Amino acid sequence: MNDENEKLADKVLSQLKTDILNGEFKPGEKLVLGTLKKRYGAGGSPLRESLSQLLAEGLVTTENQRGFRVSPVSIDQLRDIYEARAHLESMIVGIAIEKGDDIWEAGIVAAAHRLFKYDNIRQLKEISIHEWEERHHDFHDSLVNGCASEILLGLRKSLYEKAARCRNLWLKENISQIDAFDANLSEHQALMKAVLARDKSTAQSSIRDHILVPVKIIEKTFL
Amino acid sequence: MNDENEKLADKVLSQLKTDILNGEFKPGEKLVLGTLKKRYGAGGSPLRESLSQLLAEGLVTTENQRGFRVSPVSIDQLRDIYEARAHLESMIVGIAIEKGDDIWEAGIVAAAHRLFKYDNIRQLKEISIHEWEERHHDFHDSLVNGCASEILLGLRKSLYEKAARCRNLWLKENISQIDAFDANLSEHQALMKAVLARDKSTAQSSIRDHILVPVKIIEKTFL
DNA sequence: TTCTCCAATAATGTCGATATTTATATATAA
DNA sequence: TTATATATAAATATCGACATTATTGGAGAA
Repeated sequence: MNDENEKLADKVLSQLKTDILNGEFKPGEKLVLGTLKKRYGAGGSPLRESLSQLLAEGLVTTENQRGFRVSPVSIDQLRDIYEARAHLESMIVGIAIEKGDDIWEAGIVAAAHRLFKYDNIRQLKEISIHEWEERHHDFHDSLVNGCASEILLGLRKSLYEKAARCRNLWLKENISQIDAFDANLSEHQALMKAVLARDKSTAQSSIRDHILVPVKIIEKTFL
Repeated sequence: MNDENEKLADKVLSQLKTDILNGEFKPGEKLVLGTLKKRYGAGGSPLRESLSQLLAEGLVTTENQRGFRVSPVSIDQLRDIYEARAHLESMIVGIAIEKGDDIWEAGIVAAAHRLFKYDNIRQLKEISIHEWEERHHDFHDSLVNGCASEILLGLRKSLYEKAARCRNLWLKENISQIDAFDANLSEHQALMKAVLARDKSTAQSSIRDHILVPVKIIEKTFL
């Protein structure tokens, strides 16, 4: 049917999802089927399928026969999402610290090296935010990978995505993100040290604080 | 369109879901669209929607253009699901113990009363397993409700459903469930006591053991 | 046997029919 | 006149039938 081995519905899903995650569609916005058809060049069925999946993931809502809307996010829900993420992530790191093996440790060291290298270069020249984010993301992945649970990592991912959407919505060009950067460098180093030393309680509280930074910024700015 | 104010796809979804959860469709079984059409009296579109949602929930899988199958569950995945559930649930109980208020406590006492009453009656006459399960379920709900996080409760529910499917698959008429019952009565009492006393570590290890009971039984039976 | 090709089966996607909601206009009462 | 209710029209969501495309299984040839 298709050059690449992928359903049309899958392509639509990923596009639609990134569009929602990046805030192209605002929370509460109505997703009119006709409009989406044109935008993604797809018929009703694939669209409906994609929307159903997003529905199950909690990124869109639907009522009766009134079609789909992007899930709204109140400040309370934002707090809930981030709090839940902080709890879950520190729990998973705790499990990783108990179960993690040599290979897990090696992964952390490697990811940290890539991240810190980039952090240092940053101070010299202007660099790609995108590249940094990817390395940052990989670093945090490396910490939790030791938990050896597909299920928990799946839950974590879904919360991460929800949190990312909130962050994009509230922090778009709003905050001087550089400030957050500098704090992060030392935070990340401390975090890695605690994890490798298998110091669970330090690592967990460090994770928790780290994740909740955006919430504090957002609350300071908008309340 | 419809007497009740509900989409056809929603009805199909809930039926299909309970059928999968109850093991009407075995893991790995192919879900042929034509068959499902007849079974649920629905066309392709609503079915496809329902399947997409179940896909996002992880209850079915799909490959390329080969349609849908019920997600298979290996013994390893069963262990993963139950372990994750044990971790998550005891974490949530921990949060509830920290945050829970008077109303939360009252809810626990009430649910416990309903459960224990039924447990006592059980020893006299034969009673409805279904009724007991509902009260049991409500009791555990009451414990976690104090966490005050829709997000965490949502994650918990999705894990509960997955675990329920596993239990139904492996324990169907297999084990003398009565044995499990008797142990449960004292377990539940101890659990309630610890939670109300805000004894976090006792409550958490108690929860953990309680959740992992089926895993132990299953492992003893099948390994 | 092993490979190729063809037919049967089934999944995916497009389209149009139907039903429901939302918007607009009109009428009626205060 | 203003506000509320009703009727009508437009928009749009939902669904099922059909067409298209991919996969599977098997028959026949090398």
